[in-house]
Amino acid sequence: MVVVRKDSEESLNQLFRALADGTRRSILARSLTETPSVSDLAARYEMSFAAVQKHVAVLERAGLIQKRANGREQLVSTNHARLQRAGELLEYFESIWRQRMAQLEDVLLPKGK
Amino acid sequence: MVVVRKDSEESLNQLFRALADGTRRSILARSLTETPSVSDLAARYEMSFAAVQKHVAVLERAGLIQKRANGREQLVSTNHARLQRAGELLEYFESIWRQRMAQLEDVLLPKGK
DNA sequence: TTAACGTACAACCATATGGTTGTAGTTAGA
DNA sequence: TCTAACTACAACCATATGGTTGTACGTTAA
Repeated sequence: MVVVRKDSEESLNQLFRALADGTRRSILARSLTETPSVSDLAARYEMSFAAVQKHVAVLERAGLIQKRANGREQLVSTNHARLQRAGELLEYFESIWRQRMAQLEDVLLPKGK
Repeated sequence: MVVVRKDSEESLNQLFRALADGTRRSILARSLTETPSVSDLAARYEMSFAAVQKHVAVLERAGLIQKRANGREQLVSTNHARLQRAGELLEYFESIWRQRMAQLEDVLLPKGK
């Protein structure tokens, strides 16, 4: 049986919406292999510091990343558990799909061997 | 090696944004197990027919569902391959995460056995 | 101590999103 | 044939989103 932990609709909305932007997916990918500061990140994109800061905030609200202060810097790292949540929902959808396909086979193929 | 097929940024944006709405996730789930008409779907939600029609259009543009005409009805069914795409990207992220964890182990644990 | 750095946040703008109502075109059925 | 059902789409509205610039404040280093 597939277990899908409960999550508020709003929380799932935020999760998928956070992933629906190329800059944010890029920030997320970077924070997966490094622990950059917000200005490290900002230096990599052709937009203002404030814009990158907002993207980081969206990822943080969605629970995909955390920040931790290090002097005047804020270091960004990913929250893998949260990332898995999106994956789990999609796996759940896929399991439903497979069930349906299995049922169709029952209908379309002769019973028994 | 994890294979992530190329997809335009915009296409991925549409895919995740389409999933970032509870009504649309519900429509998608329903279309996974049935092949409802647009008005079948509309009857299930507390919003206008036009609003549901718009949600269906968003899912269709994202490639997550298709419609096929049946007389005056439009029957909605899911495109599983497209749904898998979102899952693959998340799996890719997860593989990067696992690589990083493996590298950390190399650093934190003594070499050799 | 002072200047530069890193961050936070407000105010603003253009456009996108999610909803509505209304109009019109097809198809099915009495 | 005429009417009801199903769909499409335009016009409109409020709010959210993604960007900007400007200001303020704590921290670091010279």
